[in-house]
Amino acid sequence: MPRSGAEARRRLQQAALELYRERGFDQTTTAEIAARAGVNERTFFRHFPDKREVLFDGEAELRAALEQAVAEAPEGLRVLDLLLHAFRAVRHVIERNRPFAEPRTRLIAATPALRERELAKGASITEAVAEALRKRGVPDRYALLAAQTGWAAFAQAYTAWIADSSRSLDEHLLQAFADLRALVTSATTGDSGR
Amino acid sequence: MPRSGAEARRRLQQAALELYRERGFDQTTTAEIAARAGVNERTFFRHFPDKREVLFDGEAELRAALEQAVAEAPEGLRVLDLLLHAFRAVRHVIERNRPFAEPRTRLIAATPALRERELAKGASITEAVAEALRKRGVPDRYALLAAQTGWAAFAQAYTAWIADSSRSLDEHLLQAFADLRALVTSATTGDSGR
DNA sequence: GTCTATACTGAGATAGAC
DNA sequence: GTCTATCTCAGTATAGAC
Repeated sequence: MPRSGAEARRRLQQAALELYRERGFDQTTTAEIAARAGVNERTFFRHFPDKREVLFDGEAELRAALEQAVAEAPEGLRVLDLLLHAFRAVRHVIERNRPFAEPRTRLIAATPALRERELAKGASITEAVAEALRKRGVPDRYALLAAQTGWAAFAQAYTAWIADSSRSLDEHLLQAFADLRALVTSATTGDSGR
Repeated sequence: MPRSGAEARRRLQQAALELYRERGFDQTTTAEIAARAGVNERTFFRHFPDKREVLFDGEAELRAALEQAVAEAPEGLRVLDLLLHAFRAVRHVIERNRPFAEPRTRLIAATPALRERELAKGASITEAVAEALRKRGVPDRYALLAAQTGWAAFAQAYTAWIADSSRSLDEHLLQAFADLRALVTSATTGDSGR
């Protein structure tokens, strides 16, 4: 059994996802996860601060990629176009683990404790994006609002992509940001959409 | 000792807010809260499912008020104007407990576990608002996006109101929704805002 | 790697409101 | 008497301290 650390970490994530799906998050103990991964229970908490965090490993990478993408986006764009550009630039970070994404997403949606953690991760990324916007000269008052609005559009695109993989994440992103613009500028109550 | 239930509940909330502020959320035990409220520890868990929930009692009321306000808003408005109308209609529900709001907000902002719960409450309200919009004929694709965008504007107004009570919540709402519109339609990178 | 505090659960007993 | 709020007792699992 390799002691490499990274290996154990991956096995813990795999075991946790399996067990949470098999018997539910609440009905799974950290001891069971550790046992299936072939490590001591204490090792679980050395790798992950709590039972939820084991499912949210990619967050730091996505946040860093987004911060960079915002910093490097072309000048002169409207703020939301800049954000669309940034999300498109990092789409490969998300597309990479599509096979994991679907079962994970369904599990999170069905488990309030995990949904809370997911929202916290989204808020954390959103704040980082807002800060990156400020560094580009976007006024304080707009920065957080823009980041949250853009994140909502991204979340819509992501959900649509999980449900319909016949179109690419990129296409779903373009659609969601177009929806957002239509929403603010023209959609009136009772419109049936396009 | 009154057996009324509602009395004990209020004392538990009061005691919890005090203790969380005095020594921090993590450093406060449910036994201490119960002791200060003059009830058994088990009674705490009868009123509140967990240690966080004791600070989020008003959520159901706000959600119900918003659902009704969305349902009763005038026809023919653009979706975001309808939401602005709805938020303005329920502002008294929020303004009512201003004295509580400030210390509570600071505590939540400083406590990750409470921040997570607050985000979950926001998501829950947002989904209810989205459903109310669908019932008014707003297309599925717009409903959740609109609700989330509107909620972000509301959150911005709320934060501004807590920080600057010299202007009313209503004024802050008008400002935040105006910012939102400016953001989508015109603000470009490097703009210094108005 | 061991030990411990405490958040939370469940079942059953008690006490007050009606 | 019923009904419901509360209390007592006995546990388990997470997470943190050492």
